[in-house]
Amino acid sequence: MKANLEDIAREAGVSKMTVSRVLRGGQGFSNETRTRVMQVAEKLGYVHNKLAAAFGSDQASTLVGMCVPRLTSGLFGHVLDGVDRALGRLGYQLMIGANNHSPQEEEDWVRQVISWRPAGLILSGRHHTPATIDLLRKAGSPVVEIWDLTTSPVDMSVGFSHADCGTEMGQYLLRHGRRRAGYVGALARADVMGQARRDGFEQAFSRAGHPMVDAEVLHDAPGFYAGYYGLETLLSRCRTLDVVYFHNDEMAIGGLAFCQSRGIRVPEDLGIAGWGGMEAAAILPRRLTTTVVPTTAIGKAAAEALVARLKGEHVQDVTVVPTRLVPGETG
Amino acid sequence: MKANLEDIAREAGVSKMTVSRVLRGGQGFSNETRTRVMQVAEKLGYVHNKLAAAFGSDQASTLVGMCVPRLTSGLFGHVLDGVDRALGRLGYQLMIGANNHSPQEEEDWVRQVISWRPAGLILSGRHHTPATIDLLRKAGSPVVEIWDLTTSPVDMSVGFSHADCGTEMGQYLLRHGRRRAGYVGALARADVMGQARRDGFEQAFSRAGHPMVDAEVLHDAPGFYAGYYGLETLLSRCRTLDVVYFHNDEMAIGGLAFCQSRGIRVPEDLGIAGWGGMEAAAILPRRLTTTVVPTTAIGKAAAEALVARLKGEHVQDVTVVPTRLVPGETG
DNA sequence: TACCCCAACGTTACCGGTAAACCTGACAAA
DNA sequence: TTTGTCAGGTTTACCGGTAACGTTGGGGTA
Repeated sequence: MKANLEDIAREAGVSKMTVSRVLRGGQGFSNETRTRVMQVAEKLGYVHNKLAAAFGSDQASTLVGMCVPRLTSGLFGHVLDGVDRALGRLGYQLMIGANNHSPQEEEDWVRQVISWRPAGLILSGRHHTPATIDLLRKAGSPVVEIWDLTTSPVDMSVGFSHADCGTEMGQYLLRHGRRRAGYVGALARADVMGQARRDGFEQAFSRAGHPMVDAEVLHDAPGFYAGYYGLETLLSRCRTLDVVYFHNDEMAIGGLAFCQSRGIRVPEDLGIAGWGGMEAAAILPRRLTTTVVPTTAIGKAAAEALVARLKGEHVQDVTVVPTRLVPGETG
Repeated sequence: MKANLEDIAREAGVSKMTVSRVLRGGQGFSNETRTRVMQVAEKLGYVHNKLAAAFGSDQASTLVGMCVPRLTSGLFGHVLDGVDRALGRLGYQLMIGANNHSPQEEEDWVRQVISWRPAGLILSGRHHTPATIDLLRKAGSPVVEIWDLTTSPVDMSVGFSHADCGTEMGQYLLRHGRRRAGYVGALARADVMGQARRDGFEQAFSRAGHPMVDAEVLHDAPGFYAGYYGLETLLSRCRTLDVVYFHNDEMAIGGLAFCQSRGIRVPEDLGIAGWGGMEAAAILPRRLTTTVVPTTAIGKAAAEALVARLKGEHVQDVTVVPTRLVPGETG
């Protein structure tokens, strides 16, 4: 049914090896031979078998594994897109997985993916189980950790510092006269990166002599609803806040919606700040004060670092992709 | 460096085949042998080689390919999530790609993925190039077409009818007194499914004797900005519309934002209807009238259909996953 | 006692590519 | 004429699993 190199070789009157060389665009055959082989391959509907190729020689795998925290995250959709575009152009295939912010699930995923002997791996975050790190080192293939920058990566790292995002936003809001800050987040234990932003934010206020007043962290997906009800809860406990920092833009927009429904004026009565740079945040009633993350650029940079390493080029271990605080009309 | 079955076999004093059987949890060995083999495997840090396994026997591949229109789409993020959860639990790996609404790009992707001899494929939409269909048939592996229902699938189909979505929304708006309808879309040529919704919508109004007045289709990503400016353009051409149907919720929210900025009252002056069921749409200032698509359920159903087929169970060719028109406060 | 059967293994062939080494004839230079 | 070189091939071995089948020894049964 399915043709293989040998079928083509027989039909074209050459050896298997010659067919292999022709189809991979190598050298060592005449033009005449090439056209004949190509025609036969076309005629028989030959489809290259990467399984056999990758298995037979350990150089040829074009598989790249990538693990993100959640596939439903709008931000990671863009990162995936950046990676896919950069890799796809070069003939690599992307194998994906989600770890739901759990290092243990990440380890399970890595174990699965390693068994396909991928050319490289892209992981999100810098917290991995010891077993994961052991697997990665033994596998020997290049690894890029993205999103959360680390100065001592397993191999390579592309991203930014979440703590700095929080600090920068805290300092910005302090400069604009905010003194009584609150925080609304979600998935406290799970999302270490959101926690890092919160820590950076708190630190900025503490150092300025205005420690953060209160925080509300829901055990829920960090979406619009969580932002809406999180702010409701927070304000019911503490009416004197003058600014609230949200885990991300979706939640901040939920918070904005809550303010609107209760007649709380933004930014006069309450400042609102998000994080992430959702497209929606830029056009909604009031432009949201937030930190824009260059998601696609991170994906692209990660893919390019991986490919460069695969080609044996020198790659710097740590690539910083800067975020940008965008002052809006809400804080 | 890396241990293989033979290394384990030597160390444990058994044959390669026995090790293989033990590690796959089969039969034909004593308990004593099993513990010994397991210990040695653990000690040597053995990692199963799926490449070799899938290559050696054509039964064993646990690779599933999935192609979506755009990785940045919020809706498809949820579909991916549904697929990944259902497949991951069963030990399958997901290989993804994006076709940017282009059958040609889809064909290129299928060609790449087929060369990995995947256990199955999940494609989005029902429009494929003849070469794609040919490849799929030759490959012989199960194929699920999702999102856009077809009555004559290549193999299996899971989804709903986009035309019906449009028709249903048209009829709903007609029942609520709307007579002069407009449409704002994006990526006209590329997105055949959006076009189907528009066609269904137009037909509903035509049949009722109130043909659609005007439409604006931007050659841009179907996001907030496109909705905002698309509505601006449409209304500048035609001030007497009493309802506008948008390509999707993101665009509808952009349209809402435009109305708010110009003091156009919704729904009194103008009705707004979207499609898709973004979480944001449900909580924003006014709850958006839209069609909610059960994204995760579609992903789950597709994965389950695929797995059932792989297990040789009988699977119905076409699975309808119903959408739900949600009346909001905007139309 | 002879025979069969079965658990618990071992042997062999094979999947479809690729790397590496080898071959061959034509032509040029010594 | 001999030798070297090179284009244009061919041959062989091998990757690491798995399927299919062969083997062996001990116990039950006729």
